[in-house]
Amino acid sequence: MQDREISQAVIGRLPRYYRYLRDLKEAGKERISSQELSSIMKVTASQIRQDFNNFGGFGQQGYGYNTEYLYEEIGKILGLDQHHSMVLVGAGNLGQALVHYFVNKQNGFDFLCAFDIDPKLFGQTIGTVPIRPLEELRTFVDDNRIDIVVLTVPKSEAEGIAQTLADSNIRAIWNFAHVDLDLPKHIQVENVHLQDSLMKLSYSIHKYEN
Amino acid sequence: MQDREISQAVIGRLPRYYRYLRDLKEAGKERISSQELSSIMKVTASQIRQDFNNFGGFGQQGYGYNTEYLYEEIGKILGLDQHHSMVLVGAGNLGQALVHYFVNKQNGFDFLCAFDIDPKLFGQTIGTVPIRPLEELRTFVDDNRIDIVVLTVPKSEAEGIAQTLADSNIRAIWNFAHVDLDLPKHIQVENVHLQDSLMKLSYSIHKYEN
DNA sequence: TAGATTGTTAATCGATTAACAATC
DNA sequence: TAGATTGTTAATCGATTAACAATC
Repeated sequence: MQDREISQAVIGRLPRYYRYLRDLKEAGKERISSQELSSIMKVTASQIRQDFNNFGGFGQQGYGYNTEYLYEEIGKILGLDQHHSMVLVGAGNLGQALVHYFVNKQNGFDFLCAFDIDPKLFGQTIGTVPIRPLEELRTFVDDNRIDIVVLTVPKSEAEGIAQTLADSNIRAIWNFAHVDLDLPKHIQVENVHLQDSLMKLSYSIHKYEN
Repeated sequence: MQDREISQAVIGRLPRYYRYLRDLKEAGKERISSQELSSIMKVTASQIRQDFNNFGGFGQQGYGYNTEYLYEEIGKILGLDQHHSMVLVGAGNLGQALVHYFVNKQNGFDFLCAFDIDPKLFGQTIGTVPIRPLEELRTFVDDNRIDIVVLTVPKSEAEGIAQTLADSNIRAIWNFAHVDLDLPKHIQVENVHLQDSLMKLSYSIHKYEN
């Protein structure tokens, strides 16, 4: 349990740090100062030091930060040293793409099964991941200690599936359906609203026209 | 050209307003107060009024906001009354899923063509959208006045394609590749970093464990 | 030791919330 | 007119940036 809640602004920047640190580490860079990272990432050195200090000191005065150590520590903060078992709900185009995207990546995120309502898909696989009837979702989730449910179903079905899972032991839903899910606080929800993203893009194109 | 820049925080909330207003409109709700919208959307009424007032007054004292009018106006702010021509670059699983997702939706976002480096895909289609060789991308973009390039290629190829397009007349890149693209200011970039999103989810699962 | 650079406090900036006068 | 609710100003809160003492 942390002393104080870390702000979403900080959390949102961690994956980007993680990505740059991996590149630097792989490029053989052993240490880096907040100043140098600042000029590479186009953020202030002050922000970098503040961000890292939310989690305790990772650096050393006069030296900077050890690239590999910092990379590993941020990975731990993000929980990337843990294994996560996932299922897909909604084996349409987007769902199948996500499974392919994360399968065989050895990153600790493993799809165990996919679920759909379409009987034509039952028994088929996405890569090596089998597709089963949606009715079996809840039993499967309970029996296999699933951590994350990836939800790629139409808007109209999303809320019902969320309710089915509301009192299960899953820990999070990665929600691609275009609705705000209402779930108990112990189930985390991370939304990926592609339509919203495209609308923001549209805004940025047209913002000087009004 | 607007008087002052609207903050990203405000822009980021517009698509969500838009979605709720559409639902309210379709449910036959003719008018709504900031107070009522506040309780539905779980944001403060004050924020709602401040947000809308960035763009001028859409409401009326003592009455509230006309649902349909407000919906239309937010749509215009987001540029959703305009037509956007798009191409896909990278016809893998994710790219194909995106085309299917937005095709036949009559929302003003139209895919005209897809491009890939894999010769096996040339001549095939995604729905009705043809796949062509990547070499033809630049010519096609110039000849067809493309607004938005949707980039679903591996990290390693993304930067090269961005450079190819840097001095073209496209207006934006919707970037699904896991890199920060470096492009001239007149080309807007909207990133969808799925890995980052999943990492944030992972953090939220584990945040009480340290 | 001297130079470099963090960790951390203080100052600034911007975004959110509260309050209320204007007005439909 | 009286009640309701916006538009807008003021107050608060939080996040970012600047500054610098601590220390490697």
